Formats: sequence, C-alpha cells, structure tokens
Amino acid sequence: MNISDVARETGLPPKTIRYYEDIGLIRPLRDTNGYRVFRQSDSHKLAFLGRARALGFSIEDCRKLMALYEDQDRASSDVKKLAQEHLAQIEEKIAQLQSMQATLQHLVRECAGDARPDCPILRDLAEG
Amino acid sequence: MNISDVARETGLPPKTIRYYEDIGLIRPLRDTNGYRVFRQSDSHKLAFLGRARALGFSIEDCRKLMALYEDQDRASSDVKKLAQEHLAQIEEKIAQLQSMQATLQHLVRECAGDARPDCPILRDLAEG
DNA sequence: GATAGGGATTCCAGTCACTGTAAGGTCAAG
DNA sequence: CTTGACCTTACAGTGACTGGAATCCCTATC
Repeated sequence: MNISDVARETGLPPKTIRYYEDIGLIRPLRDTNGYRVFRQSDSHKLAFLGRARALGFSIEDCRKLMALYEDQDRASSDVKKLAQEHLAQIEEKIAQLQSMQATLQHLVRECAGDARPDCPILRDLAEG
Repeated sequence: MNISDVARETGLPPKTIRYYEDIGLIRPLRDTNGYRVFRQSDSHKLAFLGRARALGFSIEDCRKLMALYEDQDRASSDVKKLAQEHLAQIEEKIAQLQSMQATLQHLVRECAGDARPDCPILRDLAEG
C-alpha cells in the first residue's frame, strides 16, 4: 500500500502519517523508488493511533498504549491506569471550560448587545 | 513600576508581559537604563488581558476586546457577538470532551485492571 | 520520445501562547 | 568592590500537526 491508500483506510492525512513515522510511531517499509510501503499491520497501528488520538490521548500516551498493545504479557492494570489518568485530565479540563462557560453565559445575558457603548462584559474584564 | 511590580499586581509572569509587548498588546515606556516603565494604565490593561485570557479568549480576541474597550463609541453588540462566538466554541469543546469522557468511562469500567493481559481498552482501540 | 497529470519524496517554516535558557547590563546594600 | 537581585535581549523548544516549495516517480497519451 502507498501512503494515500493507507490514508484512505485509516482516515489520517498523509502528512500526519509521515509525521508519525518521523517520531517513530510506525516503521513502514520502503520500495526501491523510495516510496513508503505500508503493510496491513502498519495500517492497523495507524487506525489504533487515530482512535487513541480521537479519545484525546497525547502522542506520548499513544506510544505507551501501542507498546502495551504489542506486549502480550502486559497487565491490564497498566492500561487502566493510563486511561484513568487521562480521564482525570479530561474531567479537569471540562470543569475549567464549564467555569468559563458559566461566567460568559452570565455576562452575555447581562449585556444588552445594542448600539450603546455600555457593556457589562467589558466592565467585568476591566474591573474583575 | 518595573516589570516585577506589575507582574505581582496582575498575576502575569514577566515573560508573558514582555511577550504581550512584543505582539503589541501593550506599550510600556522605557527608562534611560532600558528598563520598561509601566504606568497604572499598563497594569490595568494587563489585568484586563489576564481576565480575558482566563475566560479562554484567544490573543486575537483579546486584541479586539481591548480595542473595543478603548473605543468610547463602541456598540455593546460588537462585544456581545465576540463573547457569544467564543461561548459557542467553548460549548463545542465541552461536548467533544464529554464524548471522550463517556467512552473512556465506559472502557475503564469494563477493564478489570489486574495482572492479566486481557483489556477491553486496548481491544476497543485496536478494533474500533 | 516528449509531455502532462497525479502522486510521491524531502525539508523548512508556521501555528498558538507562551516558557526556558544563556549571556549580559543595572542597581542597591554591605 | 563585590554580591545578589533585578533587568535586558535573542534564540530555542513546546505539541501535534499543517502548508508550501522544490524535486522525483509513474503512467498514459500523442
């Protein structure tokens, strides 16, 4: 498979696939013309990476997850730990965003949003 | 005021304050020795920026908000529009994170998290 | 054989909002 | 005069790509 084939299979852009090779997440073969040659196992790994990234795991977490995936003797507790830590980060992020959301919703409701210059949003930003 | 004074006043790191000058958000004066000299109005602007950033506004949005703040003839509708657009982005981000959270919570609950290699989290990442 | 196109390659720069580090200048206290 | 805290600039790095330029390869058509 060439890069555009595996891009279609996995939904990842060719650029991203090259980047993943650059940082050592995958190691496709090379044809005599220099083109990358992807085996089914490469495509599989890329799909794995795509799903892990879609769940918000960092590249370094993805690297660890791949290593665990390929380690037949892994303990599921190691995977669970990674997932739980990531979950905690997601929950913190959600909480932060919800706090911003609440403040903004309040300010937006207060603001007349008309042609006059008086604006509670700016007042709040200016005075805290 | 020197940079560390205004840093204390605003809660922003000196590095960030220099950066904000670099990108033209503030224009502090300069002493004969080359040190930045911050007026109360600079400190005020920086505090404004800090609060806008804490609400998740991008630097470019902050620039617009500052311009609106300094424009005595602004229409509050311009501010409200910016805030509402930002709010929509925050809400989208929250929804994305909540979707990740739901999937991860499900997977974490399914995973025994013991010494055995069998792991629903990896299985899901591998098979989608 | 020339050419046109579509796809592949590499490398470099840019994104966003800082943050770290190095090398050096300035100031007040002892 | 030295020490140490402060200030300055300039450059590199972060994360995870993304865009663009220059060049190479393959296939098909004339």
